[in-house]
Amino acid sequence: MDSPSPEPPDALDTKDRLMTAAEVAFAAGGFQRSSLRKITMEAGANLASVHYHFGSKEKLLLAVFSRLIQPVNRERLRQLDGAEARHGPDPVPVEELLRIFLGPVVKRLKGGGIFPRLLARMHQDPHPAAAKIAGELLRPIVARFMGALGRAAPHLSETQILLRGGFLFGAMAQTFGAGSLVVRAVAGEEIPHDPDLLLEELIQFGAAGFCNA
Amino acid sequence: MDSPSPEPPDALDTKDRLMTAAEVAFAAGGFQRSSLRKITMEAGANLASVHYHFGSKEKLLLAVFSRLIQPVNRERLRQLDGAEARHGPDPVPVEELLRIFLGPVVKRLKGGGIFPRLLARMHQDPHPAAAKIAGELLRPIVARFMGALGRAAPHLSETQILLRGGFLFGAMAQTFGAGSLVVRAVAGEEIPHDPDLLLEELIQFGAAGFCNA
DNA sequence: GTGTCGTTCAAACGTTTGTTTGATATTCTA
DNA sequence: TAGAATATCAAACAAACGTTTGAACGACAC
Repeated sequence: MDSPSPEPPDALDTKDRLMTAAEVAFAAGGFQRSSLRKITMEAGANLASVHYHFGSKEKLLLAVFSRLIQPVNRERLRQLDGAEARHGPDPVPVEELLRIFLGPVVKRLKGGGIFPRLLARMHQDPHPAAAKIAGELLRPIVARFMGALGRAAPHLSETQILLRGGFLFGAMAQTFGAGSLVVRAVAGEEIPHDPDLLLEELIQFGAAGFCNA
Repeated sequence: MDSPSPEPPDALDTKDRLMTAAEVAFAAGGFQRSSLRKITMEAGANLASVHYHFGSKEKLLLAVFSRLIQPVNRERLRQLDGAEARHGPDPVPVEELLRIFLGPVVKRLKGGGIFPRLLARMHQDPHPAAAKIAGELLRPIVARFMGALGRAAPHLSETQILLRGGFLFGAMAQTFGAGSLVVRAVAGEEIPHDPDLLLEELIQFGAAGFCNA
């Protein structure tokens, strides 16, 4: 009876379908506009199943976002550790820091992945539950990168580091988010976004903006 | 005697109080999270007064945002006209374009103004009503500046212009918005933001990022 | 005074929301 | 086979929402 999974198989299935449907809904419409009725219907599950498996709508968001952001953050930390070891006492260059921070997210844009959009939504969602969850799960990694950015650009003041770091987050969130509302209003439909090109553009833009005197 | 206002004085007062209260609420919590009950209570008005004066919650948002964005856009256009006349056949430099675009907004940050925050919320609000209103009122001005940016940086492709323009909007929205959720999570409380310093930082960051090869 | 227009008001409307409840299947244990 | 644990289900819950209604109030014209 040493089953590989300690839980009944059906439970995992429903739970997993709920999380996937919730991911799609939250990424598309944010927390508040995604009703549990819509999510459970999309998942082919009963309305009450969310509370049975997760306890509340808020805990569902936590589970969904946590499942997706944690592999990304592990990847970021592993690469940052490697880069810092490689550079020894010298700071890791800004461009490399941006590539490490953004790469694991852009990678998940390929194949139509919607996690980057969910991540952007979490940054800007007006609902306090989303803000709290995003803040808690992103604080450590952001703090780590902010420190590294400060060492990479020692000519900048503490305030400048924080401001420009904020600019970077904004550019990222705008890019992964709802498709740039305003830019799309000008460009007509969607702007073309080959993930690799987008990553390079974002890195070049961010590094040039961040580093200048 | 002939009163300067053709409407009864009390009506304007209530209508105005409603718009002010709505501005505060929408800027703080977005469209959907700002209930008419909260707004009317804050304005000291009856719940039904919104529908009497505006017709619907959506039209209230339109009135509020329109009243605030239109003077900003007029100021932008006037300055852009002046700059283009001054430069003759030469393109207006990117840095100057950014100053013209951002200046009128940053100016309204002084004295605790909350319009910049409302503007940022409109950019990222997941509610389609907000997206529609923001898109319509911003499309002409954004199109005009995008064109000028393209002429100022002829070495960039059309796609690059659109992408980097999106980065700029993102950085702006993040800065004026909810106070940079993530950055604040690192920096503790609020980051210091003298409007003038903020404007200069944003211009320098944006110009350097936008122009690089 | 009479009547009209613009405004305010309390109350209710119908809908949607997250959440809770028992009853009913299903599965594994003893 | 009995029984406990797990999971799903339809149904209802209370609260909050935008919106509508119809009566009341005030001011001004005639």
